[in-house]
Amino acid sequence: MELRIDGPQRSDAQRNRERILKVALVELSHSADAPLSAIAKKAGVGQGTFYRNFPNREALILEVYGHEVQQLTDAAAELLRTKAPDQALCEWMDSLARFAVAKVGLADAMRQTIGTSTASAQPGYAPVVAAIEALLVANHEAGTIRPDVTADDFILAIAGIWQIDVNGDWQSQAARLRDLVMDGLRTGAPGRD
Amino acid sequence: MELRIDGPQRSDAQRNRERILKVALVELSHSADAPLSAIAKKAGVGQGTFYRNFPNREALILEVYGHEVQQLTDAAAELLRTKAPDQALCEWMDSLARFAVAKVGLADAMRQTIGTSTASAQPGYAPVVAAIEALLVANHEAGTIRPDVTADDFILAIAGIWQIDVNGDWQSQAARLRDLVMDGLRTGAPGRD
DNA sequence: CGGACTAGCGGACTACTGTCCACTACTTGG
DNA sequence: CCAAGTAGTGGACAGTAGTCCGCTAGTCCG
Repeated sequence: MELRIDGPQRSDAQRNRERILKVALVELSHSADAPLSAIAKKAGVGQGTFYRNFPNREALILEVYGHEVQQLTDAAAELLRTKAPDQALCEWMDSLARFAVAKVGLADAMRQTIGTSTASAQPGYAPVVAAIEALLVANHEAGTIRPDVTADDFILAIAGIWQIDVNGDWQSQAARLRDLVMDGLRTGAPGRD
Repeated sequence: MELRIDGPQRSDAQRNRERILKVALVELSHSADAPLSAIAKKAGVGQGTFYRNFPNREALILEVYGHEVQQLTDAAAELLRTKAPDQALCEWMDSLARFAVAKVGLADAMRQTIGTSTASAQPGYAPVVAAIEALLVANHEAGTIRPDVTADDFILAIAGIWQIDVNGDWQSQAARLRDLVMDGLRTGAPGRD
């Protein structure tokens, strides 16, 4: 039986899903690589129920951090309202880096997610892409970055963010990556002609 | 018992290691996610022996492709001899992209390896870092790229290479990433003053 | 209310990774 | 050549991801 895509769920199913998410947040905060089976057990559901809701660890993590992701995408909109487009893009990359470092286990999930053709299918990932696209469009209109950059290009260019080690001076590493990418993006921008 | 680091191995140990590598090459070519236990079995060694030689899948893959990695690092030296430094760097990134796409499973291994603090400890990875450093040094001397870029920065900047999907038009994706990174690297180069 | 329909459940099961340790057999000194 | 010591073996074992399917119990229609 397939999970219903969006139609009304049975009441118990809805409860189960939420219970899993609640338990997962606690368990994953406690230890990023908590066994999924343990989460299922603590949530009081069987393996089958668990995996029908979250086909793999990445899917779970993306949903668990869904709220924080929301804040991140909101931040993009806010930055666009209050700052120059290129400044907004630059600062958003900083937020993203902080996010990547702060949410233990999320970076691994992102590494898995990016580049798979099913990436955009991941709920919780699509909003991020949308935020990136908004940032890029604003910059294109302002002529602050090269015209041919797509969201995919950008995601690939900042893939390194998900590789940064929390130990070590991640701040400067992230800043250097950000500067490099920004300079690359700015090269060939029509606004500079 | 620890595996001897470099001293003379017992003759049978040497044979085992080579047999594993030979079998692994065949099996991994056949299917990139062949079970390690199956490789051990086909090589006629126990799990213990297998894992003492290759602590995890990534280590095995890195060694299996060791020969090809050698060619890649050789190519860097050759390019440096025959081309302008920035041209060499650019073309080497192309080689790297082709490499990433061609060797199924290698990209996954690299994603795992990069960013771990033990990265340079991986035999078979260190030569790549050395090659990158050589390319960067040549460019620094020629003043063709910004002076502050380290090998780590570069590796982070091209992390996207290991995310590129073999399906889809990886060629143009790689080219766009390469151009973006190259432009980023060139920005602020002293030679441009 | 009650029965039929089926979405959804849950846990047994398979497959794989990686660890551990009692044993085997290569080596070396006498 | 033999014996002692130990490098190295190998497979049993433990733990986890993910699948499968018979059963349970919400839901809905009469």
